[in-house]
Amino acid sequence: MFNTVEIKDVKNEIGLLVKAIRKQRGLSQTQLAKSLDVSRTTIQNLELGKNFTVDTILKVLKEVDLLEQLNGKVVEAKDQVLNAKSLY
Amino acid sequence: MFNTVEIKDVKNEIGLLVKAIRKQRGLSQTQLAKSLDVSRTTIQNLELGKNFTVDTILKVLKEVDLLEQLNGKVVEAKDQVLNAKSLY
DNA sequence: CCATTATGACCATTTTAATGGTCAAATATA
DNA sequence: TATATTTGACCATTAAAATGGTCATAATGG
Repeated sequence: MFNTVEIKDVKNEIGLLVKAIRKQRGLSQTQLAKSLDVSRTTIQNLELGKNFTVDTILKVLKEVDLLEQLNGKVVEAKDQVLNAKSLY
Repeated sequence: MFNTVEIKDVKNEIGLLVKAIRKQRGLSQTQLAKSLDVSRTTIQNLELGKNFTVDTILKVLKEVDLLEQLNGKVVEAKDQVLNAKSLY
């Protein structure tokens, strides 16, 4: 009934997203890892849904020009919370 | 000219967002940490823009019922990439 | 104002992500 | 098909995140 998304699921989806982006750009894990200055193991674990640091995913997003967009979403969400407070 | 957002900046904004959400809910760092089963130091570092793991931020998002929403965005982005590929 | 609570800043220790390497299987390519 | 490349799965080591604690200062409430 309830579609309960678990943390594990989200990590898996993030991994699939990164893999899709990488494939779209015709890069191997090794090539992506090199351009991000991380090890291939780090990319591999990220893509396979293991735990990883925010630095790693943000490096990926910066590489594919999605960092500004994410930042915008975060700031937007933050402002929404701060504005909601002032309504009471 | 170019508003170059750096990784450090995004981590800072994520920290401010978490802090804003926590304040909105009237929780102390200690209370939030306890309900997420992490240490206060972890929450503190997250809010202050240090590096942290995806597990930590996802725990926060799950706690405030934003996990499904994020998952939707990720899946959406992934599908967009996968669909774009088939257009060529 | 005083007392209480919350937070930032450390620190030592433990846990775990990141690294760099190998290897076998899968996949792409010639 | 044979060959080269890629990827998943390990593993030992290193780097760093998480933990649990203290302390001083800031913020909050009575």
